[in-house]
Amino acid sequence: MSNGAGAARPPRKQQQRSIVTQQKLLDAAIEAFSENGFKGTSTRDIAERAGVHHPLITYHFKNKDQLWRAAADRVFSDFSEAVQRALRHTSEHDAKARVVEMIRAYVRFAHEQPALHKVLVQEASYANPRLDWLIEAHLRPFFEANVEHIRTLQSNGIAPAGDPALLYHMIRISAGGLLAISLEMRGTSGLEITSEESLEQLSEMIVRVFLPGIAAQD
Amino acid sequence: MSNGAGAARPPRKQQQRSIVTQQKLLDAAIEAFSENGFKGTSTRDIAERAGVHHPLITYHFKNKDQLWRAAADRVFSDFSEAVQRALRHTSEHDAKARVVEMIRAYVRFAHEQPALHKVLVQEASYANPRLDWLIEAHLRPFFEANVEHIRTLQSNGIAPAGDPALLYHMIRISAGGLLAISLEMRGTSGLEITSEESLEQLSEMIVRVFLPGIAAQD
DNA sequence: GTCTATATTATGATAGAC
DNA sequence: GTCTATCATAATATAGAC
Repeated sequence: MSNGAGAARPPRKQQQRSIVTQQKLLDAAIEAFSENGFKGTSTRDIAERAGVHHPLITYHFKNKDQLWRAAADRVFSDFSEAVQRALRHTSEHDAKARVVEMIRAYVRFAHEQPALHKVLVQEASYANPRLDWLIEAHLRPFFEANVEHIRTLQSNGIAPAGDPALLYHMIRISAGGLLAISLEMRGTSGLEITSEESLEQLSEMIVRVFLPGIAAQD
Repeated sequence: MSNGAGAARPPRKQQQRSIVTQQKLLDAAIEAFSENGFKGTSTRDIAERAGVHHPLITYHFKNKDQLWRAAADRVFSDFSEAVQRALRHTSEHDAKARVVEMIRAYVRFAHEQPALHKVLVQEASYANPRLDWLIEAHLRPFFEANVEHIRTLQSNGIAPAGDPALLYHMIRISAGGLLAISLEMRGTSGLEITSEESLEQLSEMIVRVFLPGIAAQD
């Protein structure tokens, strides 16, 4: 409205720096929490990884718990974005294409951001409020958006029979869970899943194993 | 040799109590480490769960690290025993029966002792000496004892083609990894894997998916 | 074999100067 | 928005009485 002459020059520099600090803290938090879990991570460790002084965590995120939630939110929103990008060119009703693209996107993202599954698995080890929050805010919505497609593939004979929820979790853990323990996998068997080819190989193996009827049609 | 009359009566009572204390500490350690990982677990927490005074941990296990190794050893030796019991009646060269029984034993054990996979997944989140030790002491030997059977099943057309190591890890994580996140699975999808039937259903699903050629022969 | 007491360091969070 | 200084608590580990 009656907003004087020119413009109210905001303290842009400082706002900018604040955002940068928050991003650095979030990146560091994702890394630290995914390695050592909520209880095993100290806010000092996070601050050191981010290269900022630790009282800044309180300033920007109030406390450790809020920082954890903000970190989880960022991982899941990045994931959600990656999935939407991958599904952009598939039809809403083409269950086959959607599930295949979903698997490829999941494998790719699990490689780029293994924190997604590491954090999940750390918090799922015992009942706690963070797990409840993860389920409500991110995991259940994602499950409900996808289980119907699996059900469709089962009735088409593309996916094997059985509880669709079980199949969903098996697919998910074969993709994300595997890449979350890639260090163990490499040490135990020498298997390395890092190159484009090996990621594609994993996606193909998952499709071949969990959607055996896919080659038969179309 | 010249060992006086009768027998040297040992202080049996105290030795016995020592063993009980160690067992209580090991049980508590397995539970705590599987929930919160190595860094996230305090020795005080373990002592409280065991109902003993915390300096006893130093007395019996020297330090937190040795206690962790002792706890991991116990979980893996229990597992090894369960597997041997399950394979007792299968022939050394019957790869099909061995892999099927192995899957069923793995699923059953992962339900009874989810710490096996929880501990693994907690330590595999980043490179650390405990992970190296786990791989050398338990994971690689187990892998090498089993991958050959998978290779055999692949050449028989029972298991799908592809890197046998990849198949091994996929099977293992579909069994153990799934039960390690059973809380998340239940919250997300309502799927409950606790009854005998549901465990058997999971085993069957794994066999059906990863060994599709099993129904064709024999 | 078990206990109390304690040394030392790390942690989450805050107060207040700049 | 950032820093130093600090508080209260919890951690690993040990010393030494019983």
